[in-house]
Amino acid sequence: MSNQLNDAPLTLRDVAAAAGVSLATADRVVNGRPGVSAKTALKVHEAVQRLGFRPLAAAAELARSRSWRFAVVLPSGGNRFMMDIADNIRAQADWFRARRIAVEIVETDVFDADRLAAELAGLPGRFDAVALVALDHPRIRAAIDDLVEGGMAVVTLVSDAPSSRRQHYVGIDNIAAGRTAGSLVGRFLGPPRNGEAGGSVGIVTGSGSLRDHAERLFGFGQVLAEEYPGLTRLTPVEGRDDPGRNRDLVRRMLADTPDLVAIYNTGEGSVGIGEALAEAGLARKILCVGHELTPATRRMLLDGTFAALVAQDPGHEARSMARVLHALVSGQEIVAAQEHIRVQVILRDNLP
Amino acid sequence: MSNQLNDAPLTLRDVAAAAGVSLATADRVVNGRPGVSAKTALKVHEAVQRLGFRPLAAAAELARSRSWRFAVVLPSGGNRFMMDIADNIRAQADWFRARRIAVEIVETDVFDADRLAAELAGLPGRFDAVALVALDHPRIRAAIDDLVEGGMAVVTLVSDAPSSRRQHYVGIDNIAAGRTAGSLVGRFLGPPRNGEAGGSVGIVTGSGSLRDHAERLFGFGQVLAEEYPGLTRLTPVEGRDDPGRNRDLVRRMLADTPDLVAIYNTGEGSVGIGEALAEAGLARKILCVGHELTPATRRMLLDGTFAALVAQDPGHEARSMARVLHALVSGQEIVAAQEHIRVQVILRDNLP
DNA sequence: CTGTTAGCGCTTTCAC
DNA sequence: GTGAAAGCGCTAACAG
Repeated sequence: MSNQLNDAPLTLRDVAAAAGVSLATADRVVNGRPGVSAKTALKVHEAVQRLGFRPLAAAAELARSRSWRFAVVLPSGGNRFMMDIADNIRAQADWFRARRIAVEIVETDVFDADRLAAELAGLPGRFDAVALVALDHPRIRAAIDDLVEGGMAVVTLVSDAPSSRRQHYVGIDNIAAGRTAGSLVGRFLGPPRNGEAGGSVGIVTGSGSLRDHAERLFGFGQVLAEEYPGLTRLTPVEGRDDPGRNRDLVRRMLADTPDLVAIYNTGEGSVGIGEALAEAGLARKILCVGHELTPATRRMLLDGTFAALVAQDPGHEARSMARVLHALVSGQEIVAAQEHIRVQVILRDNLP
Repeated sequence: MSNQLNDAPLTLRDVAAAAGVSLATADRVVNGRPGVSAKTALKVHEAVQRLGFRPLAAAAELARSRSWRFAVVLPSGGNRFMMDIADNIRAQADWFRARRIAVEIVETDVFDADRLAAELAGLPGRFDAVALVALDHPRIRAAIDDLVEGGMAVVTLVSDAPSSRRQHYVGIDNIAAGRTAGSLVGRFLGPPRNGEAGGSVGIVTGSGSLRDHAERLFGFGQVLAEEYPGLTRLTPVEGRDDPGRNRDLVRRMLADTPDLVAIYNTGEGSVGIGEALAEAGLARKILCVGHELTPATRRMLLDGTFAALVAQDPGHEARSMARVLHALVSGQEIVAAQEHIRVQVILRDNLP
């Protein structure tokens, strides 16, 4: 393969000339528009191949002076992570503007399937594409399918609805995220090869009905069951991502579980866990692993209350969502590698 | 802050009209070009503010039909990671073409300061910008400064030369990477709170003269010395990133060190370490942490030979390099958050 | 089915 | 110092 990229600045006009056709015909072939005979299409394709032509995106963008309206549906009263997503979307105002994309962030109670479904039903006509934090619920699945049916581009964000017809999911593999948390807890407590680690592991989760939390729980349980049989998983307690509720739940957990060695939080509100531990004088004595980097979790990582965080990058997700929706509406290809959202492990030492 | 982004599709023409000046004058002000009186400049700035104007990137790109030549200087006979970088750069051919950027990948012996310096000296005139894997050496620093002096945009890639005048560094914080590796080794061997972990830790490194390796070593040593005093660090052995040499070095290390509990490789060629361990029947008995995700390290992560990898994303680095150089030559702003290259921790469970 | 032509929004001469 | 006008490469009417 050559190390020399993009030598000659070819234009569609050059291709048209080489193929012996007009600019318009060359354009039709290159963009797969109808109304060209198979024979001439072949000539153009050959010329494109031979010359190595690639259209100049900026020119196409400019000429195709069409504009788009995107809706982004986020949970109302959102937690810190969702606020980060929203901020990162706003930070892209210039990027959107440069592509004639008008974006509206819509806040809804995504936990209420009826309200979310109603919100989605009101989108067609007003928007060309939508990104939403999905609830994996039959009613939502149907609402998503209706949008796609109606010709809208739909991507799920952070929490997926895989059985729907959404074109893309922008977020992490939450089973992998849960497994990663499980491995961190297991290994940090002591590697299996030196005799089994023992004790109880508490689990705090947001809500059983959010697919991402449920998947994390599943992945976490998988690893602990398979590889750390000496560890006992307590029944998950639901704090709805609320620090206050989490604090109360962990207080009780500490009181009820003398052999508690670790706590895993599948969702937000980790700060409540830190508070309960601090009260009991158990911070850094009990191994904690949680999700997402926020000012609160950053602090607790630095002071040792949390040993590790499993995280996803809200900036990457916001940018990926924008690129994917834009590619979908304008018929461009999406670069899979670039859009893959990684499950990150954050320790005190590699804090960004 | 509003949730409504980019409502009206404003053009420079609108701004010019609102300010009561011509299109050309508005353009001069918006782009900070000279030849405008302070008074009219103010009028234009006000109009821009009031209307909330942002230029359409595609149009600017098209009109400014200027082209660029970028050089990317990579180590010759590169290892797998460098090949990944090169592949990712090639994968961006369309992106470059869309911006009229011709890219040439230049291979040199970056370990030889004289040759690298000579290569760099030959760049001005032929290129507008350069990205290079730097050797932190006085001669290279001077060569970089000469390029910058000559008006070229220069960024370092993967390995930095911070005392030079390069405009940007595309790569990870290698001290943080080393610290992360240190924490993983320390914690995986057994948390300090349950009595100190003990034993010797072997260290394999590529070359003492590459800044990235030296920094990783430093960060690793820092954490082990401060937090895991029970662990004895062996003197680092240099295998020049070569699997064969690494295998021999580790064979000897195993023979000489009865209490060896872990091995850290700051560079490439981890597969040699795996081979030596397998021969001795010690795979998975000795904790291994290395760098970079390659087919070989992926395999060893999956089979348990390596417990974790500290990695950087070559795709992200290739794209970041491209964006940063383009921003530098075309006078655009660079989005710091997007260009920050993260120190990634990869376990078997969060393999991408 | 194919070709001609008028822009898209911005940059850049070249006059005034 | 300021303005008029000719493109940049591609798309989309509109003719033929």
